Amino acid sequence: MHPLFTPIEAAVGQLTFDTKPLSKRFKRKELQRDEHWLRAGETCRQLVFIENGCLRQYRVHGDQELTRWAAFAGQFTTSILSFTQQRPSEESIMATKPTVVWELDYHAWREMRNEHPQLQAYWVQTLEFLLCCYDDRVWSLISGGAEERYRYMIARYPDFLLHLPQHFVADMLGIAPRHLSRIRSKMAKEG
Amino acid sequence: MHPLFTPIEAAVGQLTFDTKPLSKRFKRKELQRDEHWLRAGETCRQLVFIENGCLRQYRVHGDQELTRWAAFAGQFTTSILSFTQQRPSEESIMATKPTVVWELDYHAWREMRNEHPQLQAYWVQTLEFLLCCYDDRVWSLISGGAEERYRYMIARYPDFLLHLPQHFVADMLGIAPRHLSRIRSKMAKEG
DNA sequence: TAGATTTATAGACAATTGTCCATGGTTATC
DNA sequence: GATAACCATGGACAATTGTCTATAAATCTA
Repeated sequence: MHPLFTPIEAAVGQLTFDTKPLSKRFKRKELQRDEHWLRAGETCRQLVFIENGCLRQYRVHGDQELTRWAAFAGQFTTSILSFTQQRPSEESIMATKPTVVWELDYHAWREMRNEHPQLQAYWVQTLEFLLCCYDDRVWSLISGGAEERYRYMIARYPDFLLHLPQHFVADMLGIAPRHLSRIRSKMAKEG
Repeated sequence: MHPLFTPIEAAVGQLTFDTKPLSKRFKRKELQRDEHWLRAGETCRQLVFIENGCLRQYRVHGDQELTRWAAFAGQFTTSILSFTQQRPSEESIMATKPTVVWELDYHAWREMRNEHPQLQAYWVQTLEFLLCCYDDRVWSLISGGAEERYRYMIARYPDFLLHLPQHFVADMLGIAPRHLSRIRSKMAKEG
């Protein structure tokens, strides 16, 4: 559901101006499994819509990788800081499997929004929605123990557990893979 | 710094239309110590600018209160979900000391943004900035141990430690007050 | 200023979570 | 289909963190 945007198609359906110029701005790109879409240090120039596959966002922390989020088919994603501020990214984004994406350039997006208040309003709506998602995630992270956070994630983002290796999910919960395994087996025993 | 918005004055300075109509929409309100500005269950109808004092945001979790954030003089704040979606709030907002605020109504704010693209652009900029702050906080919460998170908070949000009781800070870090005390004394010994 | 309330610290112990490692199963690659 | 790489589980033990409790300091209220 969340990461990062609900499909723009939903909004495009409501737009009353000609949306073809917008559609034309998207450029198709194919990524192989484990291929980077963005590397830490680069500035993220595009917003990206995932037609197919999965993009995973991670940072290097100490001597290991830490996955923070993943986006699936039908969703938009980007490096939010790097894209919105046009500054070098601290995180990398990589395909977890063969993936097809459509890229929308930062400046094109800005221009389109300036020309069409409806698009700008859509962007506001999207950003507000995203803020709510983040807010919720912060509450979840500070309020309960690991098992509670895991139950929350199952309920809210079932895709993660269906489509990603568990150690990525453990990262997103802020726990070690060993511990997620422990929680799962405990929950399995309890029914 | 963050919560929730950088002062609108910075933006107002850049606006080329007459800003008096905007200023007039703000309504002054005084709050006593421990007085609620918003109660869980109510829908948050306003954005609020803090002239003086401090507003603290908390939720009831199980049998106890959990503080998630606080905003100080010179900052805007609101219940982000309740305000942007105009739905009942799950959190409460309370003054930690005598506080003076200026309220801006949801509908007035919407109208003003529709009339003035500059204001809408400012709102986009603010929302994007907030997203970056949240993003950063999520990284911090999932990546390190409690001591690392505490060091991060000292560096990034020193106001919290200067102006709030420590058990509120412990909540924001997702740890028990006992543990924050432990971390502090360890750091004091190490210099 | 005195008394009451809130807050920070700390000891003792329990619960949670991390690290290291071995095992067996699964998946990718040729 | 064989081999290698990756992945999930779980035991053993250590480190971190939570709970309970007491005490003293700080702050509020009258």
